[in-house]
Amino acid sequence: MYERIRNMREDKDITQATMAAYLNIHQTTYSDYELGNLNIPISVMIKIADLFATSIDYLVNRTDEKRNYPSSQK
Amino acid sequence: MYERIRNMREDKDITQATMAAYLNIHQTTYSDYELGNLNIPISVMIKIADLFATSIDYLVNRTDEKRNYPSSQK
DNA sequence: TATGCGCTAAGGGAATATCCCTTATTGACT
DNA sequence: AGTCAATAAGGGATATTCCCTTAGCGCATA
Repeated sequence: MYERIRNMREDKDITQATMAAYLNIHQTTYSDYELGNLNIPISVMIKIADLFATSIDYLVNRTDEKRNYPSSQK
Repeated sequence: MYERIRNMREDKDITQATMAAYLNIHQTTYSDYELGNLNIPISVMIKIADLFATSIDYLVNRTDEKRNYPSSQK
């Protein structure tokens, strides 16, 4: 389901367990996120986008542009 | 909480009830979304971003760039 | 001032989804 | 065959969601 998240994670050789630790959740929960079994909360999407330095829009296939937007000022 | 969604909605003179109808949810649910009482699911974020022709990243304050990304090819 | 109308928010509860725990499964390496 | 690492499935207590009803508020117009 979330192919792009999975691909970017694997490209960086990060395991689901490591991702889960970074997100403060269980590995199985993270697995369910990638598989699309559970909705990914916005707060988690933001952390994932930050980690991979890309946009949420890219992660959810709204754009094919991989680069991040300029980050907001605040 | 979701100031930008609220502002863009009001700028276009759209009521919460109209938004809710567009999203196939109840007005009170939509209100809770704007207020931050409920997590906005990704599927809803996508529809809102589509409607306002902006990015999810802008809606969640990850960027100040209001313009949308080029839409994906699929 | 009171009555009505349009819009948004609060309270409450049944239904649903979430998150974690434990356990499978799969693949690779010795 | 056995072990280890990584990911996925099953199941269940708990937390969240979503809607319904209703309240509040501002602004008309009588």
